[in-house]
Amino acid sequence: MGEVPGVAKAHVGGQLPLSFFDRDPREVAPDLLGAILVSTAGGAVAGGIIVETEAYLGAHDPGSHAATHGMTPRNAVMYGPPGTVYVYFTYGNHYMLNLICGPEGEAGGVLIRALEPTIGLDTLRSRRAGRPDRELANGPGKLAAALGIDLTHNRTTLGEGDLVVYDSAVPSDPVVETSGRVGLSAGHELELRYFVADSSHVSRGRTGPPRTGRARRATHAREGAHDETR
DNA sequence: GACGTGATTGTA
DNA sequence: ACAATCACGTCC
Repeated sequence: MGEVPGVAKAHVGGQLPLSFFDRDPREVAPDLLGAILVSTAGGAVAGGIIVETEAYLGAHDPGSHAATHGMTPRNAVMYGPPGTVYVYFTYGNHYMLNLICGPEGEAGGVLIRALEPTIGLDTLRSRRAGRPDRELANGPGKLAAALGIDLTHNRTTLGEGDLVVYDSAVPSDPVVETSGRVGLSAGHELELRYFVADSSHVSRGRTGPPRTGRARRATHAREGAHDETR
């Protein structure tokens, strides 16, 4: 469905069954690396290869939205059936895409953190105008923006709405590296982040911010260009 | 390195 | 009702 002329989809295999997600998030998260996430939001096909994920568990995971306080209106979706899409809004700006894992009634999910863009590049580029290709989706907020994901996708099911995850047609056997999860005040010490070791499309390496290496050489050579106030 | 931005949540 | 928090991105 939704063929896109000119787009190489040769690497896309079959759709992952929902049973794929009926496991512990710590198993699903690394297994998703190399799979292909496709969005048809807004009527345009866009997607790429998943290169970075994080696992979130239930009540005993201090970094999870399901931690300690039980079910709330927001996190109730985390207790839903495997393959459910959980999108939430944070920092006043950003949407985060998660895929719910484990049996219904048990909270757990995987945050999709970064993508290597391969499908609908023109769409991805227009949604992330001005950024180089490696920064189209190298972070969870950027990824959601690039794929046109928002709260309308929350509580939908993979394969039934705008979002689908496909297996890779080519046997990709990426070298998986782990690290602590990013951006958490609690639970960041748990090594539940998984990423493709040699990918240049991840949000960061094992330590430290992205090695895009451009912030570093921002010498203030161009002082005179005073700008509109800010 | 510092802010914006607004929903969600626990607390008063 | 209120204030803290936040699974981030951008520009300085």
